[in-house]
Amino acid sequence: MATNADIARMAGVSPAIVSRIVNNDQTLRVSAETRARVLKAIAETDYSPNIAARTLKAAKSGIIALVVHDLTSSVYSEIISGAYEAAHAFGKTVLVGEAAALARGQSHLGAWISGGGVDAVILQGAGTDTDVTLTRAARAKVPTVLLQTGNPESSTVLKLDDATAGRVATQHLIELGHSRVGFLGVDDARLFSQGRQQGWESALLDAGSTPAKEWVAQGGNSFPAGAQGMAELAKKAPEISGVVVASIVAAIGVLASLRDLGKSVPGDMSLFAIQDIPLADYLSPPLTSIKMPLRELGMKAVELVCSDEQLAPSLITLDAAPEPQIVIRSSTTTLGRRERQ
Amino acid sequence: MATNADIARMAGVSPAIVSRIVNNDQTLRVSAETRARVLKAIAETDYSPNIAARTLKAAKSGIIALVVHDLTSSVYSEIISGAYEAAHAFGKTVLVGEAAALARGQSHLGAWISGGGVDAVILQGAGTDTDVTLTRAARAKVPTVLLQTGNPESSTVLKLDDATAGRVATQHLIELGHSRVGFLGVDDARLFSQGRQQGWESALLDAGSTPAKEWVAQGGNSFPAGAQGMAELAKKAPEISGVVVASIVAAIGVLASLRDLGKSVPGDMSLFAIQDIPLADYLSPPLTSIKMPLRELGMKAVELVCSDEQLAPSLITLDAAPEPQIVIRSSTTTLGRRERQ
DNA sequence: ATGAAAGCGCTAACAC
DNA sequence: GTGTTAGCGCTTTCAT
Repeated sequence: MATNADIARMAGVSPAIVSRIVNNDQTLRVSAETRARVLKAIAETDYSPNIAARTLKAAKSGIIALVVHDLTSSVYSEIISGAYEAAHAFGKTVLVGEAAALARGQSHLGAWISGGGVDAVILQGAGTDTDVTLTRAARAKVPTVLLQTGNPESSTVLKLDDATAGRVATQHLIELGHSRVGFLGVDDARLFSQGRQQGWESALLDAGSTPAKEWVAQGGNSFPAGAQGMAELAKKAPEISGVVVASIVAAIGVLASLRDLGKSVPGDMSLFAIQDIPLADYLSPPLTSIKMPLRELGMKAVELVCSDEQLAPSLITLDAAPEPQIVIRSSTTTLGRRERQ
Repeated sequence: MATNADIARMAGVSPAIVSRIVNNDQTLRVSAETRARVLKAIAETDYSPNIAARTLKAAKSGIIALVVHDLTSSVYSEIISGAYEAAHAFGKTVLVGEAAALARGQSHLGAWISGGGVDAVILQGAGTDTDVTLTRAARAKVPTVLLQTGNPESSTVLKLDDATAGRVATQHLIELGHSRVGFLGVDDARLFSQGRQQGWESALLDAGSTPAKEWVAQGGNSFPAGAQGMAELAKKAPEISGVVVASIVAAIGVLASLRDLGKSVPGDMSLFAIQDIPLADYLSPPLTSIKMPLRELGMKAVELVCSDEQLAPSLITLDAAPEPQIVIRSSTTTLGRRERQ
């Protein structure tokens, strides 16, 4: 690999000139020929500056680590895509790493974070101990933001307006005539699920309905967990005619579960999923859902870690702009007169 | 951030000692007290070596870039997971980057690759021009492997045993009594789809059936593309009673398409998807599919780029071990007597 | 058993 | 217009 010094030698100039040409230094005054000679040498050798040397010198790598638990979920891809876009505007790059690898102490990624190899860390929270470990490690070194779930006492946590989403979803079912609406959450440790549950609760209260304790069950963030949660809910709350599911991944399991129980959707049960993904359109039936501003979440996270302000432990809720948007498909319907009374 | 020199000063030793202790240099002979003093200073300051300096010195970063086009697809997560595992064994870390960002020339990720910031590149091919650009750029600098699709004349391409998968899938349908089996591919540029199509063809020929040209359509690697491809296929080949779909993502679109056409699966059409993902179990009906060794693909790719041997342009097919494994769910069934003649 | 010194490749401040 | 120099933090060879 050619180095700066190589180019300098080839072009018969000093390394400083090369560096300043490569970096487009506007204050540099060189003769056109000199510049041409340097450019020619660069082209000939396919030179590009050594990034490690640059990082060492600048004490900045230009890398933002986005650490996720589960690359599988299509939910994250939107967050990631938003993060990419914002990072590009800041002249930085997002690299995605796996939480499990990081948590294993020996991981190289960990060394990268603590060794100044990344300028910031965005961590997709999962409500596990791993989060805590990672956050503690990362926070000490670089600006760190947790997404959607985490402890705002100790970290900067960025979340969506989950309460609004839960409320809007529930209201939609209420407007369709459902007064007994269940809620299937993700897990007590998940901040976002709690917010959505609060929204569900307030919507029911506002409508004059009393949310019963039995109308709530906690699943997980996976297909089987959703299926199991729904089975539980159907058993302990047979009276509900609609359900708001806090995770679209779980909702797919719910669909299968209801099919197994011999209940038709939306005939016997209206199903409303929070988060919208392209797949929702292709399920049977296609799922009514609410579109959350995930891209914006990813963008905002990058903006936060790139801002010069100190990141204090806090809970930041993303403005609901664009407003959470309901996508009505076929998994929700009006409650027939027969059942209404 | 504490540096090596800081620790040395604190412990009253030279930087060399610190370095050798940090790196567990077995040949180092120091008194127990000295070592203890150093360790204490390290603990107190939470010191960890600057990764950029280390990379600069060693001319190795320990990073393998895995560049994907579409993080959404659950297919890749298995590949990624396999890559992580293998990388760990080599003492390296995998970081996932987005192809689009790389292709934009200005991308920082590109600078990282050309600037020696990554030791190797694994690129998930998509059969697009972007592949070519990226491969050309990366190949010149670091060991590079393309996954599943690419030009073996110019790159090292690693693929699955697609022909076997296509054959086995088709044979399964044939054994169920289907003699007229269609094939829905991804796209002519995709190597893996071609392989699967060859397998389909050979299975039909072996069974004494003649694969008609009309039995083949090309969709894409997305839900809508799969739906459209199926619609096309149903129109031009109404006689087929089963179809092998080269992409499970497309197969989800196929399911929706058949529903729209009023055809029941598997009653009117048996559907076999290549690639198995957890979601397949939760679709309606659950999809019969074939499990490909994706983890192994990711692992093998890492092994290739980490091996010292020069990577020559070539096409490497992953041994079908573990054998592609059929997962029979509900989207395939025997061809009823009525239709059989 | 420990230290001194050089150099990885780059850039910024200052000199000519 | 262009060159010199120093130093980012680390490792490694050679001295002592």
